[in-house]
Amino acid sequence: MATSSKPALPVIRRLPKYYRYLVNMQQSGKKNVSSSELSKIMGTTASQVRQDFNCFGGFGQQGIGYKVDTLVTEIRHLLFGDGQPLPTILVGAGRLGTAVSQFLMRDANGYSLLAAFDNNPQLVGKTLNDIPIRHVDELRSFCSQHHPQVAVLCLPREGATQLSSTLVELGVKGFWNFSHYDLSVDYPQVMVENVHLGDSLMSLGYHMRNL
Amino acid sequence: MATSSKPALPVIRRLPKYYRYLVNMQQSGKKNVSSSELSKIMGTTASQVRQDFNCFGGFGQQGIGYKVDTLVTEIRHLLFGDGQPLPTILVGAGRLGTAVSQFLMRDANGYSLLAAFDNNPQLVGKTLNDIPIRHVDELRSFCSQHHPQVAVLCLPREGATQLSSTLVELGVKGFWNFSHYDLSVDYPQVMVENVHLGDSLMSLGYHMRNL
DNA sequence: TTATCTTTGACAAACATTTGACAAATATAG
DNA sequence: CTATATTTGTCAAATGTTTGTCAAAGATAA
Repeated sequence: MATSSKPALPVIRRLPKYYRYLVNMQQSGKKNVSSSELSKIMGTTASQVRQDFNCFGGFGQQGIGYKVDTLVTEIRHLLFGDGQPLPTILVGAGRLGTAVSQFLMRDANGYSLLAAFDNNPQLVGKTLNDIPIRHVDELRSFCSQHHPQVAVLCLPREGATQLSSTLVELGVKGFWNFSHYDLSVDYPQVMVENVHLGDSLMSLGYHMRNL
Repeated sequence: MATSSKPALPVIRRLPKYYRYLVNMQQSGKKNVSSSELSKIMGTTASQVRQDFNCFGGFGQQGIGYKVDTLVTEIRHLLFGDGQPLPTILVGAGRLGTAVSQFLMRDANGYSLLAAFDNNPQLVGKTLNDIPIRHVDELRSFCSQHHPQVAVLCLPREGATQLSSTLVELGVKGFWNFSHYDLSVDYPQVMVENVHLGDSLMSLGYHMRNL
């Protein structure tokens, strides 16, 4: 019955994984799921599943388990809010940017890609899955007009630091950063998610060589 | 003085980040660094830095700090072993595969990309930064001959499960998996690093909407 | 040399997370 | 209707991680 203390970070990091599995279940027509069943798929304990769901108010039923639909709805609401997609821009339309934009448009929920920017004249004018690639010089005027809330950074390290300050000034509230460095912004209300492919790869290397 | 109990997972996950910053310092000519200095850059406490380094045997000097060179060498050895790069193949040479292969070759240490595979006839025969793209049918014979240890999976979810079993049989010991599902292999000596861009993006969304 | 400053390594205390246990609630079978 | 099976929500115990503290070691300055 809705214990409602704000959830710990580890819980939040598990939400997307719950969500993925629950959507699968929903698609395959499964109606109910018990904590122990979910725990087996997730590779954790039933206790943890119950405790996690309780952070958001327990929507389970004793004797039955959890309704898959309810869980999906609740977690989706936590992750994507009211369903209004966050207006997003991509900066850097090279190979990585291209792949990421495709991912954003085809596989991700909750974001709408408005435009892409690059400083390479060869790319400017082309399109990326129907999104036009503009020159970075247009960034200021575009943002003033369209107020994107999220910026995806797929550009070399050098440009990124300065650019991020500019974007914060222009109202960007979240960064998905693929540049090879730790972006950190001093403004408290701005969120940064640094994606370090290299770190992930190094971890793999460590584990392969030390086990 | 080498306390040597095997390091906890959180410590290992921090190693790549230490490594990045330390290599930067090395390149800019910095010789020594104290735990408090590092902690500021890393966004943690000096205590944690000291404790982390002590997991591998403390190579610091009281009154001075740590030698940057020593740290880089030690951590590099932990992450990359003796420096022998791990022979690696890429399966799936679409946009994501292209971007990842570029990353592997340009920005990552410790891996050497031997070949790429795809089942799209339009891609087979082309090259990816000098690496030829072969048809997946050639996978078995190629692996029998070249014994890759790591497979990077950049293909749709459907193919990945079955493929991974095949690859394990063929001697692959580590997977860097970009398919949108959790690859888990039942063989205990095989490591899997699942990269979920979606999870990272969902976390960003959660934090943006709940703060 | 001596006093002072910096900094590590070690340990314990504080804090966070995960797990196990069980009462209460619902369903199911007899 | 009663007894038995499940299964949640909650709490406390167990485990894991981070932080603060301090003696000892080396550096630096007088």
